Amino acid sequence: MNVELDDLKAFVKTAEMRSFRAAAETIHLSQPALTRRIQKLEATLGVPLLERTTRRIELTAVGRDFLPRARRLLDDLETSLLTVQEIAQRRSGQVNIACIPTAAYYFLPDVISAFSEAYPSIRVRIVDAGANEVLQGVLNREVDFGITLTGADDPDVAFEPLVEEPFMLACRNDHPLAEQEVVQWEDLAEHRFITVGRASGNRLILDLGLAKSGFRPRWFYEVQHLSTSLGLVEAGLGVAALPKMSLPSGPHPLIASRPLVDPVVMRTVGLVRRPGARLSPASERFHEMLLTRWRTP
Amino acid sequence: MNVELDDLKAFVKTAEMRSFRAAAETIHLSQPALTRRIQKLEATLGVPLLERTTRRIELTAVGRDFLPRARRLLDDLETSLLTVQEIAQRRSGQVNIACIPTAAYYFLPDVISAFSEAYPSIRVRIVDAGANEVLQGVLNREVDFGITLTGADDPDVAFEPLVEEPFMLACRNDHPLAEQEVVQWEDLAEHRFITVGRASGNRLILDLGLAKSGFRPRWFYEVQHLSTSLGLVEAGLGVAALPKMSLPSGPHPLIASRPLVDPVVMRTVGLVRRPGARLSPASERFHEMLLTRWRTP
DNA sequence: AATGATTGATGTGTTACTCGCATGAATGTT
DNA sequence: AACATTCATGCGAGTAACACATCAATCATT
Repeated sequence: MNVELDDLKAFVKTAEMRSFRAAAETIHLSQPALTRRIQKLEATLGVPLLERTTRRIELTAVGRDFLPRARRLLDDLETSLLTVQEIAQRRSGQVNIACIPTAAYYFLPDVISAFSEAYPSIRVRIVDAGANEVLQGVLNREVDFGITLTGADDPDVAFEPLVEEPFMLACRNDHPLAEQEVVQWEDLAEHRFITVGRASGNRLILDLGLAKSGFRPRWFYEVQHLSTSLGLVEAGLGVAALPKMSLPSGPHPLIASRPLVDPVVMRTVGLVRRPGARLSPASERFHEMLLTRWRTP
Repeated sequence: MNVELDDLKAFVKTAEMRSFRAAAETIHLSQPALTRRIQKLEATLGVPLLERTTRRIELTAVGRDFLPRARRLLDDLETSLLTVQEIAQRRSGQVNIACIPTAAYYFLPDVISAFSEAYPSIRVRIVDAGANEVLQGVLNREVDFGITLTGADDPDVAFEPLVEEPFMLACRNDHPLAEQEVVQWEDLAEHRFITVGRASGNRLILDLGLAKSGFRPRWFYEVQHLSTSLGLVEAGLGVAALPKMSLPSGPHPLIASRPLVDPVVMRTVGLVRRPGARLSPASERFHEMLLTRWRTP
């Protein structure tokens, strides 16, 4: 049934204006072209919709039935198209990313500053989540891309490394281990160790890294987030192994950082996105800026 | 916004089948032609709807939003087109006319018989109504055309006369007036006269016809329909002036008919239709058959 | 890792369709 | 009867949509 939207528009406008000539003018068509459109619609339907002479136009019974339906169809289409374009525009005016907390404050501030300076009207929405949640968010297209750990990846996403860093010891300045320049993992055996839960990507990496050495630290405290670990260390409740980027970078009144060796456990943080994902230009640009600023050479 | 229905169909089918090639085959298009349609839709909306590689097709976020809307639009259009065609087909399979009662049984039986023999599947629907209702029915397109009186016409309808006939006296066989071969209107003055209401077309014609003679019958009974008049005459309650076609055509055990003169009041019954009205072929044919069978030479 | 089958995208030429212009016939109005 | 205006038709021009040929990309298989 080869009906076209322009046919419906011609019919609706003609029925409303009661004039082929006037309707044609309104929709920027010549009168013969409009007449042909109406004739084509009537031929396709197999029934006249309008009764007309050179001086008078009226709807047929079928035309009267069809007119509100045609109007509704055209209205619904216009609404749909406008809605879709609004969604698209809203999406293209916003960057959505998911990020593990330890990386958010390390990677993003500089790049966000530069990005917002270049694109003042583009908003950046950061979903702060664990490594697995970041991955799910990307897979489910809830966000454009993510910043997460190597271990938490998936065959259906592409990983682009940004930074590789070691886990280090975090303890209070007045802790006995703070007197050593370098701490070995086995040195921790005699101290209360604060760890993160099994669901954490960091925990997975640590477990895998330590498996080779035969040493298994005895966890005394288990928390959900690394940032809570740091809080407990500061409170003097124990020591923790934390990624370097989550530690204070300079001298700290309470917290000391020491290299953890034998083994040195490394983690890689990078960008994950779905291959072939068509990001908005803004998201593509932000993604590029992150790579440019942070990519490991 | 130059979106076309074929664009929507291409998009919906491709999203459902997850294959350009397969979708193209289904809607009888080549794969490049379908690809171009999808590209045109995406260009018009200014946003991609599908992410695709040569081996994998998925909806974008905007595409996922748009797909149910596009489906609904196409479904609504198809429903509308089928409904319109069904109405048109039903109308073209049926003749609808309105007819004053006195004429229905006089004009229609023969023509209906001939018509139904020629067109066995076409149904004929007769709306039995007063002269004014017949006219309204035609003007409001509730019926295709009507059979009514001259007096009940309108500048917007065309009248084609079928039969011109006189009003005659109807009385019981044993009534004194039955003894006269011809009755004059003034003879009715001494007898109870049964008339029809002022809303009746017949009443209007009678009033106008008698106005010239100066004689005004004194109504003793007033009824709504002529057929009721005949019933009261038969019951011996009085006499009535009725159109010839509504009287028994041969000898009747109870009812006598006599010419009414001085004046002779005539009425014309004919077809009314809207000029330029596009009737279905069946209605046109029936209309023609009525004219052929009954038209006054 | 190499190879092959398959698919979406692009270039190109052809065809069909839509358009505007010119004009005719019909229709109300004066 | 004459005139102005409108809908319908004939016709030529231009454009859009199509299929075909082909390329590049992508997975699956070996």
